[in-house]
Amino acid sequence: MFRLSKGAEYAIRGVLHLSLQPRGRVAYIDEIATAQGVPRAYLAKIFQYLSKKGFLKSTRGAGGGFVLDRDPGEITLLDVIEAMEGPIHLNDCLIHKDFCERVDTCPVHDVWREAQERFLESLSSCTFEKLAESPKLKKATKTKKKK
Amino acid sequence: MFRLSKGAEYAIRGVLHLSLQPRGRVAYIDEIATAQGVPRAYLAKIFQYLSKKGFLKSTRGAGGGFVLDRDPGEITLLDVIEAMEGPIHLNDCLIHKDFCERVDTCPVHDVWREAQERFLESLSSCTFEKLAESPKLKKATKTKKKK
DNA sequence: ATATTTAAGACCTTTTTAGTCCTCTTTATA
DNA sequence: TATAAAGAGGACTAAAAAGGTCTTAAATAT
Repeated sequence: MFRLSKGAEYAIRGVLHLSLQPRGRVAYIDEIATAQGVPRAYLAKIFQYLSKKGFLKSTRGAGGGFVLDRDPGEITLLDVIEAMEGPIHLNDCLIHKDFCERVDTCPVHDVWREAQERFLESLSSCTFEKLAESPKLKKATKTKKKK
Repeated sequence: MFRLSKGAEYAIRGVLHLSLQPRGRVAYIDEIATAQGVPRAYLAKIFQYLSKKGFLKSTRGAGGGFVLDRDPGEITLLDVIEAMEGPIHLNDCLIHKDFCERVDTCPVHDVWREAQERFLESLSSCTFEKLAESPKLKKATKTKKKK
């Protein structure tokens, strides 16, 4: 199955939300979960995990919450996805060099290798800085203001 | 998780095996399973399924087995994968147009759409005719003959 | 007849996904 | 210093998907 897990999807939404905050502003789970349409408890667990991985910094207690611990320009979609799901291997035979005993005789191997390269490129060339600058987000804000 | 299922992997090996047979030669499960390193009973189920889907034609009884029911040049990797796993959607939000209520405000959506296009292109541009012509396979045959 | 082959479907185990829930700790502030 | 507001940590669960096996039946060549 080639599908992004919910966990990674939610992680992306969360990191994007933080990328959109004014520099230094602390956001807390409840706010983010509501804004991004993510189950609160699940997001809490995800953020806890992303903190350990060095994407976020948390502060406990009243007024606490999360901030990005890296520049949004230095975080790619691929980073967040692989943090949540582990390294991407489109086919088991791409896990290790020499893992697949068929590598020398299997013509499909090369197709996978190239497909994977292209796929990773798609995801790694997209930073959260870039995402945060999307005109779509500005449009959304405008719409809200009109209301 | 972005990973090819075993079922699809085995299906690919099976179809490739059939693509390599002399035109009209019937191959049977036991032979293919052994040659391709696939659990026999599982491959039987997979082939049964691929027959229903119109990729293979089966004949029962002694001397029976499977042949391709399409030209290898007309079957792509994507065809076989989607037959086994269903249509590929890298993200749930790509399932239907207008499925994702965030489509107008979510900047990630477009990244997924493009990544998916490129990915499908990688898989659909590879036919079994092309795979069967790979020099790798000829090398493998040579090696065997030497033995 | 019998041996060989697929067809069909019931059944099973393990892994992954997608969460929830409860208790504990930290911290600002009234 | 009591209290409310936050995250930390871990146990737990339900549902779905993955990856099979097994048994019985039907077809067919010899």
